[in-house]
Amino acid sequence: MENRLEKIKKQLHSSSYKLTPQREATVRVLLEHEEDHLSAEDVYLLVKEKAPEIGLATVYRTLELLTELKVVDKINFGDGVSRYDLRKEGATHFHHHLVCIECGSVEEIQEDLLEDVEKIVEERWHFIIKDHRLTFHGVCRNCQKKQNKLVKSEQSSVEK
Amino acid sequence: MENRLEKIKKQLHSSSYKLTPQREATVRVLLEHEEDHLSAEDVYLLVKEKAPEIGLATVYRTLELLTELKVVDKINFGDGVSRYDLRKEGATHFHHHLVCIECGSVEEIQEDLLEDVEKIVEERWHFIIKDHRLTFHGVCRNCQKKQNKLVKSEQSSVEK
DNA sequence: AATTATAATGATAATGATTATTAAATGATA
DNA sequence: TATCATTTAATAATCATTATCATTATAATT
Repeated sequence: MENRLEKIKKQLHSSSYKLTPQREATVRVLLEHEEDHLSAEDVYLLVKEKAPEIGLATVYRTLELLTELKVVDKINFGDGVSRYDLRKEGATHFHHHLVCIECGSVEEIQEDLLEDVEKIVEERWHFIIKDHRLTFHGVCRNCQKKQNKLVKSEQSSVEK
Repeated sequence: MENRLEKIKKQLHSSSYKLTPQREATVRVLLEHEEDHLSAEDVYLLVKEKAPEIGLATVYRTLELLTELKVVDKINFGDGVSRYDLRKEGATHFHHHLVCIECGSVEEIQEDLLEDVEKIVEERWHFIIKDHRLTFHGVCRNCQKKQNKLVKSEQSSVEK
């Protein structure tokens, strides 16, 4: 944790930015919520718990800065808010997402899975890939279970 | 063209919606700009050329309706606007995009390419995939050429 | 054809996320 | 310490999108 913070600090310095207290607080929140997909507002509220004096605009600026430095990735699931995800250590590529259309939950896939596809795209479309975004929309495991139960109870009520 | 309009009309009817003149004008614009990735505003301006009385809200409503019916796909390239793409005839899946980080151009990939990946995801993550979004960010063919030229001219100016 | 119910529209206000502005605070540097 | 650049907080401004609501078009029914 501290380790990763240090690395981010160095990244900032190497682009002549400082790790101010506000920026540090923001990064800490991101580190503590790696699995979540926080919006700027979410981050703001969480940072405020520890550093109540911080302003919303600062959070936006910090997230923008971190995006620029590729410390975080900015994603959009189509719900009108941008969300910010820390890049995993050493990850060269953005991870993928499974968004459930029933309950809205978001799961992450760290595996690349796209190596072959990217090779094809680069060759056939003569496009040099620097990054990608892959999101699957569908039904998560939990909601599948729920639906099964529902179907069964409907059947039994028809049987009456 | 008329053919596809007819099909869309039927799709609307089968969900008990009508193809009003405003909706028809909007669909026509989408059909005439299949390769582009129009924002709601873009569509609005283009529709206005033919049907000047149309309101912006109607365009938004129509695009929302068409999205619901899966006639169009709503996409977001992270520039703060939603864009709307007609689904190709018979396409069950959304097509992919190549977004150039230099010039902003957007190219389309109609091929699926994800069959294998989806199989893996469904099996390993127990997730039922209904749709996906795949965007590659990188450098398009044109911009690669430009960069090559730039590098060469820089070399020659160094040589002086 | 007239009447009523419903759906759709246009104009515009409201909302909500994000960005810009500006004055004050901080920090580094000479 | 004085000076200069960077960063910040507060808040105003912007911009895309959605909600509201009065009006109009369409369809169904008499």
